[in-house]
Amino acid sequence: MPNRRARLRAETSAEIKAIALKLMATGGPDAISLRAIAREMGMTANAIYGYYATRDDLVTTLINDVYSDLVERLEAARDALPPDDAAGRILAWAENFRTWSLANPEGFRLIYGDPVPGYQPPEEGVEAELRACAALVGLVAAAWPRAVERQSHGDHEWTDFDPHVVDTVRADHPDLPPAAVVLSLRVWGRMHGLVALEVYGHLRTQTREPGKVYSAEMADLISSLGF
Amino acid sequence: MPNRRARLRAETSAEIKAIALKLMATGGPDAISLRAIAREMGMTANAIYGYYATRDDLVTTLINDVYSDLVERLEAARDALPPDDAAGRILAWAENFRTWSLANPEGFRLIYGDPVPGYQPPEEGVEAELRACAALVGLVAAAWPRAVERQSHGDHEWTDFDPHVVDTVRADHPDLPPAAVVLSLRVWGRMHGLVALEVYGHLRTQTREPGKVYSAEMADLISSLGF
DNA sequence: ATCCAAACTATACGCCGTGCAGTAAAAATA
DNA sequence: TATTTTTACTGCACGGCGTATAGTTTGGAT
Repeated sequence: MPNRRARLRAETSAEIKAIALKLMATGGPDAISLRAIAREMGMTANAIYGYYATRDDLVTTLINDVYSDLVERLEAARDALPPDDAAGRILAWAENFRTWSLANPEGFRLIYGDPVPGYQPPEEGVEAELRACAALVGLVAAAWPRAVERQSHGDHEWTDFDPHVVDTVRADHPDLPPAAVVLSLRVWGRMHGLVALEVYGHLRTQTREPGKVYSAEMADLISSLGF
Repeated sequence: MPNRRARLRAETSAEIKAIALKLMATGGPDAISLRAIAREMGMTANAIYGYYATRDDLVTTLINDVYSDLVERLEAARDALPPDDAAGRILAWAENFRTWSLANPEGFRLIYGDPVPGYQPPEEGVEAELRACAALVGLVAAAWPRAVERQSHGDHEWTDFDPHVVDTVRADHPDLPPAAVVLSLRVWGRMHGLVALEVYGHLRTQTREPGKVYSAEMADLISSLGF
């Protein structure tokens, strides 16, 4: 009856992740140590090696979990608005991205920063990130009919992108030109920039109202898309 | 003759920094360890405590050094163009920011990321960062006559900013409205976003031409300033 | 020549990831 | 049911880390 075994295994694995996330929430990504997790579980650090081959493996799993949490929230915020409200959906995505990041700064650092000393991200990207990018392309695609007139049509080619990305995009949006994918990456970068600076405390010494700066930036983004 | 003492002291201090930077260049910010530095110098780790009270103090010094290096390069790139070429100066700043960041990814992570496990940045900002921001305000100020028409004049007040920033700005640009300072922060964020994503490898799984994406974004930035 | 302070070493404590050997219990097999 | 295999886990060890405390050497001043 391997079911019982498998169940216990899954439970232990989940407990490891849960404790790791709890440690991260209080002490930042650096607090994720196999020894601390084991201590909290009443186990030896080596026991964790039965579930994750290395600490980096555990961190990679955590990144995927946290990233998925973020993406689900953003998708929910998007879906709370009607599909034809392209501008509103982008704004909702943007504002929720910032709100989540400030509420979970440790998660942000885990996902977008150096999660843990010496951590090497996996060669293939994080799955949740691909999901987020695909969603972002969807948002831009909905706005593309208007944005197309405002954006420069530089020399962007499909060969500029990862083949996997190209397949995904063309499956969902057959008529979308490569310039739209470039635009969605730019939108991503635009949201990321100010939020990253804020999370890492670089705006703190400049402005007392980082939220107003971000809102202004996003308003400008929306208007640059033709809304 | 305390001069000799002081000279030796300064030399040792400089050697510590130099070795720390060398270690960082090869192994990333995580490789900056007192023990490794001491090993390289043929000393004990504790000897370093005579020069820097804690490891974080050393890291703070390194951040300032590296940041200054970056700012000097950016200012040089700016000054290579005539003052009336506001758009060109912003573009030069932007492109050199990306070039430097990609050439010194470890430096970028030191400045803008989590430099070292458990590092707490000093309460007062890093001096070089204030310099960079002041320079950015200067660039935006030069473009402001044109940009003013394109930018929304939201409800930005001088009280939204750190008093020190307000003083600096008003000293250099007496007639500049607060909206221009907000704009310069937004410009900073816009440059930071894509570069941070690229340095941390998040664009790698999406596009093969991150430089083209960045250039397109910067072209759009310039045009949004009215050029 | 003597004294002092600065520079440095030695030792130790508690953290970390992880490799290797051993053990107890659960499951599979006979 | 008795035996064997697999799984989960412990114990110990190694080398890494920051850093606190105490002791030692040494250059400069008196």
